Amino acid sequence: MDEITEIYNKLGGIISEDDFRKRVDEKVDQMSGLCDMKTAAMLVAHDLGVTDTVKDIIKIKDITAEIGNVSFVAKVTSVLDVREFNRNDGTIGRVGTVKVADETGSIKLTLWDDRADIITNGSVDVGDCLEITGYAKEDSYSGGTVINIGKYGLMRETDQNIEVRMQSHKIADIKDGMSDINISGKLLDISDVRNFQKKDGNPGRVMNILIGDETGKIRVTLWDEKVDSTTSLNLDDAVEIINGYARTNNFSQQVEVQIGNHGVLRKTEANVEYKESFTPITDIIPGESYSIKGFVSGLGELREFEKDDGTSNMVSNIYVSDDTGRIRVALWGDHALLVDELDIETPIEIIDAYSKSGYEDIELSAGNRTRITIK
DNA sequence: CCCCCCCC
Repeated sequence: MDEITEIYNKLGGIISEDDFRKRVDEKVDQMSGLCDMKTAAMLVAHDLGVTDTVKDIIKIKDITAEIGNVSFVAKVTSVLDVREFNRNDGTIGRVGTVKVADETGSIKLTLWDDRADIITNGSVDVGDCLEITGYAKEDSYSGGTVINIGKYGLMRETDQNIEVRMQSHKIADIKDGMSDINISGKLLDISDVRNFQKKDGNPGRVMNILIGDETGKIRVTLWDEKVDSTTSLNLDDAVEIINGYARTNNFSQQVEVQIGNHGVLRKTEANVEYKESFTPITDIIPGESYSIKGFVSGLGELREFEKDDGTSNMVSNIYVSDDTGRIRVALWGDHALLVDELDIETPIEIIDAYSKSGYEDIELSAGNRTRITIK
């Protein structure tokens, strides 16, 4: 049985095979020979509303630049922005990139001109499963294979769910500049939402979460509507991040994961381990973030003061001791009120406090990123 | 693209 009959057989007899073959020939003509019979047959099947002819036609790992026209089914793993460029003939071209994957691997799709509209109008999203027909060619940039989706390409949503083998990262391996970051971790902290004005004058929203896995913890920044994905989450939930990107924070010089337009944060069933690691007090040096575990060994007064910007704030000082030493801890903002609940000898854990050379000696600052638990 | 780590 030839390939065309094979595709015809999937149509369930909605038209005759002769009619089908006639339409296939027409399709080849329409495309001025830009697609072969098999691709034309699949396109005709698509036109007839039968979309599963492309199922299993090829797996991503088998796609090479020599193959030319390909049809396959894959899941969107990342959506990158659209760029404009000037063609030699003076017209403006557009090019967008979408990454997709199946259970065998992942590949980049290059969408040309009108085909890039699905990116700009937001109709393609991470997690969408698509039937894709395009033209495989060598990616001159990376040396890998890329699928060009031009005038005759197809990208159609399908109900099939594709299992994807996605690369998952460990927190300790996240480096500045990385993209397509997927991590699972435990939700350790959730900040307030901050409103701000963007450079273009529009209002923006931003917030942070902290997640940890068995290799470490990392601050995550959520932008604009991604802020809303935290509303259904609770501390200690196992969460996953899909398609984040990493940037060094100018202030802290720490690498953070950003979740922008095309990133996802959601609950996961994955098993995640996180264990806080505590530093012996004697090992603390200035300029780092630390967690300590010990007991209260001194209590100061609660004070209110006015900051340089005129707003008022509270601070109290306590001392914490462990087997190795004793340190002063300044409790800022709401943490300051804790001083009234504490007694000498109260067991205490202070997570993520910042060390600096203080008034007397090295001290810790417990600010809005610090968590304090009393046993 | 945002915000921090401020007191005596």
